[in-house]
Amino acid sequence: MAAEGNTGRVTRRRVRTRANLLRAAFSVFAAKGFGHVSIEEVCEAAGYSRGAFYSNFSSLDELFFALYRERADLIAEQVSGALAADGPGLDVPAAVDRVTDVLLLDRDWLLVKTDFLVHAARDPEVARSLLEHRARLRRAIADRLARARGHTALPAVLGDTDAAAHAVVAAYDGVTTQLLLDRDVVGARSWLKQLLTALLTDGSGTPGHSAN
Amino acid sequence: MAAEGNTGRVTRRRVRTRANLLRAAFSVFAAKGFGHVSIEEVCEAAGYSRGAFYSNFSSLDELFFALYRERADLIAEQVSGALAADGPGLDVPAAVDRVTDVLLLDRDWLLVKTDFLVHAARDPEVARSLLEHRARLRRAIADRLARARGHTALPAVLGDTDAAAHAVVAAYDGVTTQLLLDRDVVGARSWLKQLLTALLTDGSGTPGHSAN
DNA sequence: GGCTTTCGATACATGGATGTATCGAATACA
DNA sequence: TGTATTCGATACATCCATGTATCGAAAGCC
Repeated sequence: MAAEGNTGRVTRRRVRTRANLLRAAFSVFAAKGFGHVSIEEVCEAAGYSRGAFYSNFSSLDELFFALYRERADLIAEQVSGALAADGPGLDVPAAVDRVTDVLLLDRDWLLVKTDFLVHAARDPEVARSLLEHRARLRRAIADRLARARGHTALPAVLGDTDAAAHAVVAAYDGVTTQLLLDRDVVGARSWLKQLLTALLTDGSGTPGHSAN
Repeated sequence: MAAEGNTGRVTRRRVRTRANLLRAAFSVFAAKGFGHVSIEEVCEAAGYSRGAFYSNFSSLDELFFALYRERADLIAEQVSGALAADGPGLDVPAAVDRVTDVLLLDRDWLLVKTDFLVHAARDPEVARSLLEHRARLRRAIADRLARARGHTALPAVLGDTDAAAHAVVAAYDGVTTQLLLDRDVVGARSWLKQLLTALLTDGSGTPGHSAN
């Protein structure tokens, strides 16, 4: 039998192999895409045999889910950190800078994340879980924006802070899509900054952007 | 041998089967996702044997690409139509309405499109082709916006019309992502309209949006 | 350090998908 | 309508991935 249920002894070795499998799987998934990856490939990349895999997971799906969850939580923490970095009065442009840097850091993560999206889009159960995750993120953003309202000139051509948070996420997703294709990280960063600034302040965004 | 090369007789039957295969493949891909689909599944769905497949395509990838191209071109036409619908003076909100309706019409298409994105993200060749397609779309939008500038109050907290077109696409991509998860088409439509309006006019967007 | 439990490697059985080669039937062209 | 050609169905060989069952070795516990 494979995953969770068991309360018996938890070996040190076990957690190491599990971590190794997850790490290796991340690379393989990023490179070839979930759905084009066999269990054996993951095992080979991690330096284990299939026995190790089946001892830790019961299917590729399960591993994929665990993998996503782990990394997503990690990113979420970083974003929260970036949002909380300055005092109660939010400096919008600065926060935008910090968050943007975190979010577009790792192309491999974007690939895996998108794979997961595609997966979730076809499985309501998974979709539900992903939606909750996104909702939590949006709430964090909305809270931050709400606390800043009045302090900074928050204009919002949009309605409330909730809608603004929604817009932030949409902008992020949109920029991600483009970045996946053109691989221009610095372009994507500046472009996302510009977009967010345009959405979250009324006045003047930074000027240029060209290219692809 | 399979695809293109040949200049000999082009049978009527051939184009029919090819079309049938493509149509069936679309459903199967939408339902299970490229990468979780076997050639045989496609054939079965279309009511052909594998012989027919190999006579028309040389690989699943090739079929997938053909499929995407066909549908994407079709959508592009519709969008162009929606953009061109009123006279030289562009009525932004009306155009936004029409385009929005076209773009978020078919969930299956969004699924396949996203699959293709994920595929392109890992294959520079395919990415190139997709980028060109997107660039053409953006150009069409930018042109339309440019012709309207001055006519309507086009504000653009963003820079030029190019940047605005970029923003439109990003908004579309972002909303698509959310729609894939929550399956709320009417919500997505109104939300996209609101976003685009916010981006393309300075003043007042429509109010509400809540939910997930 | 002995003893027990857990982990992971090896071997096996099986199913499914791929690609090719062959052949009959449908279709174009005269 | 007859004939040459193309199309697509069938059959075959092969490969690869999966999942399970078994067993030796590495931890944990005393």
